[in-house]
Amino acid sequence: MFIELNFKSTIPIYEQLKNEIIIGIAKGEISFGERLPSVRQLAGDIGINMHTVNKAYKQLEEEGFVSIHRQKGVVVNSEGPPTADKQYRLNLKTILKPMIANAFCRDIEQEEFVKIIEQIYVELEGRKNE
Amino acid sequence: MFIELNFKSTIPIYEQLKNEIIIGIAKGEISFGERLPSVRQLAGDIGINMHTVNKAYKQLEEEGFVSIHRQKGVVVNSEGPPTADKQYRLNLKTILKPMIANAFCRDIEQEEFVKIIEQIYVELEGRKNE
Amino acid sequence: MFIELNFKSTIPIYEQLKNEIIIGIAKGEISFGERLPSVRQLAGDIGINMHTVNKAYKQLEEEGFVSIHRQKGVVVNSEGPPTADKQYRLNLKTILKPMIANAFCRDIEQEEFVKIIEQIYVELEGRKNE
Amino acid sequence: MFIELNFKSTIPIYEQLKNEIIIGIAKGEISFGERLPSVRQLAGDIGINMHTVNKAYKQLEEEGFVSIHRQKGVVVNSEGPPTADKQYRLNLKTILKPMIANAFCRDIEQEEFVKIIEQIYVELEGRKNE
DNA sequence: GTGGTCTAGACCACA
DNA sequence: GTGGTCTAGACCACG
Repeated sequence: MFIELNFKSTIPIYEQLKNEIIIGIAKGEISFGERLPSVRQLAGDIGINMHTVNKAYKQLEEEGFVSIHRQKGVVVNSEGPPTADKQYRLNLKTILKPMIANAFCRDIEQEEFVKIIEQIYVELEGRKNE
Repeated sequence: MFIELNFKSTIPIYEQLKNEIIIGIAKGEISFGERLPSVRQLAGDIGINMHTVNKAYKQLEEEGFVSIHRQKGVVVNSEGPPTADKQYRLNLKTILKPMIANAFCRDIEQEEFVKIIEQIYVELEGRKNE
Repeated sequence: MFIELNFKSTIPIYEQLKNEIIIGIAKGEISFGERLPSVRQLAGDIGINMHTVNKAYKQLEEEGFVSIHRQKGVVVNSEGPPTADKQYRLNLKTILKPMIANAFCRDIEQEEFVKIIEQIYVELEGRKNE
Repeated sequence: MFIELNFKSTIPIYEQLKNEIIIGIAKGEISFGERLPSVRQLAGDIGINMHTVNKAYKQLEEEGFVSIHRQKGVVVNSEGPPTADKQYRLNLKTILKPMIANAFCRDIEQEEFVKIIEQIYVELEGRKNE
């Protein structure tokens, strides 16, 4: 898995890192039960601070993606995060709404937006069967 | 147009305000050429800092949604923001990807996600004909 | 509210701090809606690092005791943390069991243990009516 | 006696092991004078590190629950650990206080808390007469 | 060797 | 002035 970070972005590094890992899990590039690199190793590899990696890992644990063992390190949960509930869907909609409103003002119609979604789903599922 | 702000949210107030206005424009609740409330008035109505409203307005201007005139005040552009270009689409995809990956891990399949998108489009377009 | 920390204890400082604040809330010494000292101020007062205070505050937020606003600071929630559910009670029992087993081996009978519990409840409620 | 360990818990394994043994002693499942399994055997049975078992045993010895003899192995003391003194009671209260404050904030009143304590005492004493 | 904790000090976004 | 983020480097508990 390649991890690309944009240090100029306003999105916090730990957030970007989280996102990359979640994408990796969704794609199946990181298998259930697999160990993620140790906090210090990953930090060294990417060239960021240990604590930044730690923050990303901790939040992934909170959201149910991984389990952190003091000795074994960080392991991808086999069950994964809890299935989406009403609250999650509502939240998702709240975040999507202004994004879509913006896109809509820029002449991106429903068909095109849906096509983008489909593309991303293909990208995620595509590599899952490798 | 109702403006609802969540002061407990981690999303900055000016960002939420921007979003609400963009949604209003997309819905057609705010017509092209229409004047938005003055910085002072809106800040007073919502009970937030003037600087915050100002920041939202300035960014809306930068993105092409409104024009700020010294005398006329803040006016919704008739042409609207520039049509989405490659860069915009790429950016959109970059933001959507981790969101979808996350949803996917929580068992939201493509069909459901698309349905949510469609719902939002309906909500935006629906009131446009009022 | 006095905050006493034991720097020699194996219990992490942020944990002790959390405990002291929770006791303060339970006693009613800290009222709902009241602001806690800023991260830096409390850190300075106690003579510990800012990040340690921050960790305590963040965990109190997660557990529903307080809300953290970027500008207003940290405020005690009026609703407080979620009412105890089955999981919480089960957990409580799991933690208490070895403690009681240990006390029992040291000849602390049920009556005495209950008396200690009652004493603590009195201490908590006592000052609430001041 | 069944020993159940939760490897995902933040509570150290040796601590959990200690707790389980103390509960066993309190229940009377492990009789005074009885030999505990050897370090090597217990470690093998549960599938944990020998050092971990060793640490648990050593601490149990320090606290007066068992005696470790080079030849006889680890034996449960007939007198048991020293009767609770003032210091022990004070310590117990210090640990219980934040737990109770927390439970109190979650609407667990004195009566219910006491009932939980009583339940645990029953569980411990119940099997003692088997 | 792993994560957990703590410190010290810096810069930034927000309002 | 508030919390948020990030860095750097230290010591410790665990197994």
